[in-house]
Amino acid sequence: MKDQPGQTRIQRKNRAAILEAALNVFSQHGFRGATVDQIAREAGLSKPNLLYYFPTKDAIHVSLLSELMDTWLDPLRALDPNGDPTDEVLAYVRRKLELSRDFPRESRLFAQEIVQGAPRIGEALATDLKTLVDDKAEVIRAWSEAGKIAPVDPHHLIFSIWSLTQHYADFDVQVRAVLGPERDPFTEAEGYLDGLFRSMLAPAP
Amino acid sequence: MKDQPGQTRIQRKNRAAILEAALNVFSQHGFRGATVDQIAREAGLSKPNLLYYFPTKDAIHVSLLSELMDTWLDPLRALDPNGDPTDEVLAYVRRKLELSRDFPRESRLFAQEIVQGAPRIGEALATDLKTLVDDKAEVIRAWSEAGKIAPVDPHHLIFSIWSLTQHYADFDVQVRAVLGPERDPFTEAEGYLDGLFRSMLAPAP
DNA sequence: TTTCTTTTTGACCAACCGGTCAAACTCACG
DNA sequence: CGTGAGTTTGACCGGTTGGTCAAAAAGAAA
Repeated sequence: MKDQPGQTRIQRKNRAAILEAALNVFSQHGFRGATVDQIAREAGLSKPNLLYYFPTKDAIHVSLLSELMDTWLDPLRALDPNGDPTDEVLAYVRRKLELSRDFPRESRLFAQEIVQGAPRIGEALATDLKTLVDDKAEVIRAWSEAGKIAPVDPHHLIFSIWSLTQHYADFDVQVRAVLGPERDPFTEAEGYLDGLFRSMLAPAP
Repeated sequence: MKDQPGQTRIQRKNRAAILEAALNVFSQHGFRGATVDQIAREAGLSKPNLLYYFPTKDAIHVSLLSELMDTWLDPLRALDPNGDPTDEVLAYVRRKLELSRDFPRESRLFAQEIVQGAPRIGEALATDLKTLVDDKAEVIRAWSEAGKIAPVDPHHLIFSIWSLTQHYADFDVQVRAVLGPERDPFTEAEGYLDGLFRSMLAPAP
């Protein structure tokens, strides 16, 4: 009954606890701002015990980021070239907004890495990410060309989807401070973003 | 010929050099990630010499942030209730994008502070910022009501302007990695964002 | 139980950090 | 020039940090 080869029950449990704790601390204080001791305490372990599972603080961070990259791009991968153009884009926006709502710590972790110049995942941006985006941009370009959606730059369209959805996770404090305690940012954002992209993508009559 | 009272020529020069260096380091590594030594070296001073001008590392950071807040909100303050609605909003977008292009370090400094929960300027968000935004949101709401622009939530409209323009500064590495070295993000963004907001704000016929 | 492996920990270390301080140096100005 | 205020620095300090290590404790298998 060994799920992962070479992984004991205790190893699985502790590794998961460490990554969960590290996500909390890293996303709130950044890499340098986080201390191994803090992560260990939050994971219910002693510092040397944590270093038994991950060789360095860096290794934890890299492990989090690489695991994150995949799930973060899943919604874009799901964009179906054979679906209805407007529906596909709007569904992508919705899925991306849900990701921001349900995984804000992951979003902030990613944001901090990029803002600081992507020192740890810069390579993946110019290869894996660019490949995927170029691929989907071509799909969108074809939709534009066929008159199914308004003519827009596909790359900037994707940027604007990232920007608008992640904003509600990354700048959560600011958004809530401005809206006040009575309003729910994510619920409102869903309707607003739907309207925004719908009007921009509406093909010329 | 004393510009600032109680400030010698050397004081002015060194204070400016320190703030300039601190902006570089803080925006790239965050508060905790920056070291006083690093800022001092980049400013061409020794560490104790730097501490002669600013009592603590924290004081430098606060000085930067408070100076930034003002200039950062100037474009929104300039939104004229008596101007043409569409022109005013589009001009705001353009000014905000220029700010991102010309002061990307400032944008990233601000972004890091917010992402980390705004521990140093959180108070100002719920007071000064909210007041200004609520004020301008009311102007926009009136424009919508009068049928001069399409009906949109004014607060989220402002959020989307912040989000879309700052994205090109804060996520510069990612944007350039995806677009490739031949394309210029900011030039393209100007046209794209103009089209985006124009189509969203176009009043129903 | 015994034996072997996996897990946990207290003590420790070298490097680094923000900040202090007294002494030395530099500069403007009479 | 002299003199006093403004400026710079090397040496230093207490606390923190990422990481090591040997040895103890806990599990697993027989």
